[in-house]
Amino acid sequence: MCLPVGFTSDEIDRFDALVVHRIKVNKCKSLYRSGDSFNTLYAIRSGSLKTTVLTDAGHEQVTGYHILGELVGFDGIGNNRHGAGAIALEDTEVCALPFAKLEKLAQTMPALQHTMNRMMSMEIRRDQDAMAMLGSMRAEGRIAVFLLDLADRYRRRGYSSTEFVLRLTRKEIGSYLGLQLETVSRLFSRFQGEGLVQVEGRALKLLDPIGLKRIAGQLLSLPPAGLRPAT
Amino acid sequence: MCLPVGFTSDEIDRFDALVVHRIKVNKCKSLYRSGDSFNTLYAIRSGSLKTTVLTDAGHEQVTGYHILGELVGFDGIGNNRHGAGAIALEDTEVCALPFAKLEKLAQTMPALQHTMNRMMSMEIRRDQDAMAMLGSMRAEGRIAVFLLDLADRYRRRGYSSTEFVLRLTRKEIGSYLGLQLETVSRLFSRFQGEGLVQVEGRALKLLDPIGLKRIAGQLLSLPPAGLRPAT
DNA sequence: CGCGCCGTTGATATTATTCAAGACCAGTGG
DNA sequence: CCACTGGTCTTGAATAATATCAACGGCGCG
Repeated sequence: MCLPVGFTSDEIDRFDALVVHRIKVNKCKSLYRSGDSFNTLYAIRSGSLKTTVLTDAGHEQVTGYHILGELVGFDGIGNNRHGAGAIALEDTEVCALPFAKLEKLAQTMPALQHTMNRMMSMEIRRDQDAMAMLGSMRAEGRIAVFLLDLADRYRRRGYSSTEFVLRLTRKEIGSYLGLQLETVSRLFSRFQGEGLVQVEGRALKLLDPIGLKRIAGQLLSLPPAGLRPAT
Repeated sequence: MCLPVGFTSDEIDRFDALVVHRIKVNKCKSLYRSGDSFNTLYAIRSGSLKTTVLTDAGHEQVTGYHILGELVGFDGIGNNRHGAGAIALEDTEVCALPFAKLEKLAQTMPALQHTMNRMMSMEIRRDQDAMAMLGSMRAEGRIAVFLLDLADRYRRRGYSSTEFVLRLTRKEIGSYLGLQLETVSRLFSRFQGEGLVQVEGRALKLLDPIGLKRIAGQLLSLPPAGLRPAT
């Protein structure tokens, strides 16, 4: 099942009838490209995807990293054209959810409509948090946030939150975080030297999540403690 | 009217019935705060707002700048709590759109549901573009993109696209663009020196939009021309 | 007036990028 | 089997971009 809980079995049946396609996307292949006409959302059943946009200068910038259980494609609804492209980071399987049918079905299924609204809202929230992160943190903070975010997402999907394999190259991580690949590499090395993580290529162990949280909570310059709201 | 075109007059009437509140928000006052419970969206009728999130470190980061005709509050739907706060940059008037009623009304009005989906999708698109901008451009490019984006939005609302007044301070612009206020100030001065813009405090004239576009189209380092997709 | 906030500009420090070299690995073809 | 290639990753050194620190002028407002 591609949807969260809270539906009756009848509703689930009607929803399942809509999921006509299962699509396999091989590693490095595009599920869709920036500029493609939009008509379906995709739920990731296995594997992982990155989403990328083309900047004005024709440079590919990673804007998202999506794993099992997550939905991609919301950016296309606005003008029936995908703003970002989605590329498989490993052999990946997705469910295709035809959007027109989804909208129609949602009209007779308030819970589905609400779920769609919620999912888009959460995507907005995530993107805004990412913006705040890019705007306020230095390289080490960005890496720390990135690792903790991954850990949390893996945890929620039932995987280990302290030990996982990155599917992104250093270059892609850098693109995602607004850094050069060398900076990413250096910081992984430094974090390892400080005993925060253990890095072996793309295999990662978080040895000191508390320490990472401390780094993630630092800004360019810390305002006086008295002015900080108690969090 | 707070909505785009494409509705019958009957639909518009039903929609209007839902807009019970007109709210005035004085300059520097909050429309809602990060963490507030969510129940309504707001359409800006006059004035302007900034949206801000609190980072882990308790620092206020500007994530959006919204003018007349735009909607704010979508970030709250996901978990019934606002992720960002909205603060008036000048005396501002908004329509309150109770979200529960909006969702209910949308069930009998497919065009409304589609419009809501589109608006959220466009918000996602904007945020992703902003992320790409923060991740791939240097200070001068960010400023150029910021100015061109403003110009475009004012143009679409029927205002001059070459002459407008910023409602944000240098510090807020810096926060929005991931820069320090001094950097913003310096770049405004430099752009003025290069004849790109005319700056007088917050009053701006774009003298050379083409030149700004050229700057906005530059990256940290340009990839070899042969590898760039033709745009 | 005096105060706080805003904006500008200069000097300096810090950070991250850029350039460069080399190691490692997987795939490919002789 | 082995050399060759292209991609990835690491590390060092030099450089450029931006932040930080500091001083000052202007403006609005109580």
